[in-house]
Amino acid sequence: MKKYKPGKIRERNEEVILKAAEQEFVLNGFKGTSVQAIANRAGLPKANIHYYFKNKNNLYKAVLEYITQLWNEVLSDISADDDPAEVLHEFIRTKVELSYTHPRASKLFAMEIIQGAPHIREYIRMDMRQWVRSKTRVFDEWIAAGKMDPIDPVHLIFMIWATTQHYADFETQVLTLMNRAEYEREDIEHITNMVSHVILKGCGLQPLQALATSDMASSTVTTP
Amino acid sequence: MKKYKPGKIRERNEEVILKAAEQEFVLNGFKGTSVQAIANRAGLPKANIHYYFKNKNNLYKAVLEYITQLWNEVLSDISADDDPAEVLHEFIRTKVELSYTHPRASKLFAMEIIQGAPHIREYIRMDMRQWVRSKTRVFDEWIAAGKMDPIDPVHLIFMIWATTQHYADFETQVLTLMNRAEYEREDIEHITNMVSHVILKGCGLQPLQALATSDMASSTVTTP
DNA sequence: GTCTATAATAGGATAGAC
DNA sequence: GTCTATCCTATTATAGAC
Repeated sequence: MKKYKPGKIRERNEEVILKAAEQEFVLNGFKGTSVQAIANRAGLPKANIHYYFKNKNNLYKAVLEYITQLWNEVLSDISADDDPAEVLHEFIRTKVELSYTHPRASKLFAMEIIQGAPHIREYIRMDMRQWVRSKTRVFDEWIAAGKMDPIDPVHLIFMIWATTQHYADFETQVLTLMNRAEYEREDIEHITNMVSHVILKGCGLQPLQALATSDMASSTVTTP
Repeated sequence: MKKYKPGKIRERNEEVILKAAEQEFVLNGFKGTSVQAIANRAGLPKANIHYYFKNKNNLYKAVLEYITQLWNEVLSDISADDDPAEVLHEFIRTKVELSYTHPRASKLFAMEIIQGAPHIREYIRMDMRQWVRSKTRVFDEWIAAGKMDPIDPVHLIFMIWATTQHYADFETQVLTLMNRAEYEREDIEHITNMVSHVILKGCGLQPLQALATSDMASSTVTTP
């Protein structure tokens, strides 16, 4: 996509700008974000942003492109021979992990879709739909073979996306309700196990994790 | 909250403005929305918006207040004597219905939280937390009585919120992937049944709906 | 490659005529 | 109660000095 040879300085600055832009776009949306605010956060003069990315629209698209690359790597190749329980668990584990490691990417993507996906319509219509179709085809074979309950595969994918991304997108709400400052490693494992257990069992599969009462008990909300 | 006697004109205009504001705020976020854009959509001159709501911040808060009232009515009173399966099903049914009838309210609320909930921090910390605590207390009793699996009640609530609101917030993505223009009544029932089935069964409860294969089969994604 | 200065426009808010 | 005209600030983007 880039036509010029990226030098060392350019490479480093572009990365700094992209990171700053991602944060500002999450905080204030595309329209609500000023190039000045991005420049301040990046520690560069405003004109440099325009020098590297031409205009705000280009910069936003660059950030989104970076994010969609992340999403594309999830559950890349599965087949009907694989074990449904293991695949679904791995799907859930990866998505919870992404919510933990890249919360801002998830948030920005969510905002873009909430606002009607004006910049990534085509990505959804082509790449994403292709991804969904390739997975549902496998799910359908599992159902036909009686390996799992006849849960509509498309909605099953929606359910897993929704549940796992919730911990990134609604981070503020989740943490506030749990009276916590931030997620920790053990929270992520707890969430993975809980979500995996409910969904696998809900699909008529054998859950991979036993429910440890200490792990699952409602000690999550502490009285202030 | 209002100090003046609301006349007929005022009442009608305020409603028109609130509706227009909700749409614009969803499309462009708080910062990205101009009072001019709201005025245009409402079919009123810009100065009238300021006349009725003083400033943009007040207007935004009024929209959010209207939305939180909707949310407060969900699952208002339950007790340990109630049947877990029925309560959870009703919870899911109501939330899916709200996603269908008030998608913009859900979207705006989601955006506010994604951006760090700067305007509704206190609402979450007080009202919402109180609501969650009153529900988890009942769930805990069910678990203690062996009526359902020991699923962490707080995360169970998150899971139901996430799954049901997804159909409002990510409407664009869901519809695009399903190659549909908009939801229909039967979609809503299909979604309710599917989500309810997986979650109830996943919690060790008897699902209320039998899985109709015709209902659950993967005919959702049509080839273009 | 970097930054200051500036043009051109759009924004929130208000005064004051009707 | 309604709306036009206007003030002032912030915004995107660029020109041009370094």
